[in-house]
Amino acid sequence: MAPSTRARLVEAALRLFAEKGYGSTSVADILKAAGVHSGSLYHVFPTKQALLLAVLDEYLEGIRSMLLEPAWAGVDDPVERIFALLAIYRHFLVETDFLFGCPIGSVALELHEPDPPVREKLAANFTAWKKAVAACLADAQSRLPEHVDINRLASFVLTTMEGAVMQARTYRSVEAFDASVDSLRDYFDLLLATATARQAPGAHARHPRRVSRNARNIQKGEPQ
Amino acid sequence: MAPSTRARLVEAALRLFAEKGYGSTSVADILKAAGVHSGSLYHVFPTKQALLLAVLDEYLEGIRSMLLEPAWAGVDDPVERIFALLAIYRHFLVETDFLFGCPIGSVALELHEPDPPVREKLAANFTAWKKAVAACLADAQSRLPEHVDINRLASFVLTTMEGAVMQARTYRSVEAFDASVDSLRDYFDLLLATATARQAPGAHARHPRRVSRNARNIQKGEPQ
DNA sequence: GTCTATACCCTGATAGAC
DNA sequence: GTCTATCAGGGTATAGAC
Repeated sequence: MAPSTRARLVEAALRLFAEKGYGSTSVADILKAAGVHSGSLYHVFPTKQALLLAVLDEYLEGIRSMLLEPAWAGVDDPVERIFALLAIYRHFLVETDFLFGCPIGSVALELHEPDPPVREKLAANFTAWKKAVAACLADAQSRLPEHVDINRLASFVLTTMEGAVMQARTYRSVEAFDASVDSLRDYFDLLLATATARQAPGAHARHPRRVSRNARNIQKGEPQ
Repeated sequence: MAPSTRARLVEAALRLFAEKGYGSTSVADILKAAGVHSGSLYHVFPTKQALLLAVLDEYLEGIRSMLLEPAWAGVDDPVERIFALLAIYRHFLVETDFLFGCPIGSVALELHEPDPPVREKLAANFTAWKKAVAACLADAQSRLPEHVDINRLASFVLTTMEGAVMQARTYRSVEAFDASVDSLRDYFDLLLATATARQAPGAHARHPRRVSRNARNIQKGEPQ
């Protein structure tokens, strides 16, 4: 079955908004990419912003099938799943020569008026992302120190991803991205070691030589 | 001496770009805010982008006097200086009802074409910011574990700031900002404790109950 | 160097035939 | 539902008198 006009528009807009941002993408760009004419677009969506809202819904709906499942294929350890998720963004950046980062983040920083409907959908996307990370942390809770607040840490993981993507795009280089993710990994190593020390109080919690560098390896493979 | 036309334009553009972003600020907006007429602007700057470049130079030039010195007034400890710097951004966000975040970051995510001159100046601003943080880390080096890479960690601090600002602006709330900065603080606490454990190998490196919550307090005060 | 007036283009959005 | 043609408005940038 051929995709509907609406589906073609959302798909094209999704790609263009991610690549060029919302403001820098003109309706004409979308029409051309979707092979649709102006009248048809405005038959389906009353305004350009309504199309953005549909795109943000599409992102939210596809977070599992388009993002999490590809990232987590073959990765079972919950902590490694977090770094596999970050590795997907690295893959996107490298693959697109730093054109494509996080579409939600790009649009988020374009918002300058309150603009409640758009902001709410952006927030919903961030929240769903963090919830997925928080679920991983919950799975690993027994290996983490008691004081760790899972939601707070999930926020920090999202912060790391968005900040790392921003630097990668600005420098057109993965160096700062890797530096950030490596630092987050170091933090996780310390947390895991701290919890181990607590469980086995006889052992000193020296800084562990980390062994799991697989976030770096995963990104070489295709995200399906 | 009255400010020159050029200075008034740069000042107005600096504020407007920070508040509304580059693309969403029209030349007409700048002219009105600066009390300058079109002909005068284009007598000084050939294009709007040239004005942006001047604004980015102004930021880079003012990083010490406008950002670091206010943030660090009365703060001598190098680690606390890092958190005082983050607290300034929190202050900006709260003070402007989440309108104003990091002007460099906002413009950075607006870039979608390679656009080398702008990108280079954004990168220079990021690099200068990280260099200031790295200098703090160098001052604290004796208290940090040997394995810590100062530049990598400085990148991570910038990542944390930018990601935290993005979330704060999206949610229009400091909650996720605070969660990220608190997590970074936790990481620093662990690093400092790890280094202490190394220096005094008899002591267990338990997770320390952190005492320094002053990043939260500093932001209440005026940044001068 | 500063002003007014305006050129020229691209934007989002619409009208109305088919 | 889809097409062509087009509108009204705001965008950057310019021309040219003073």
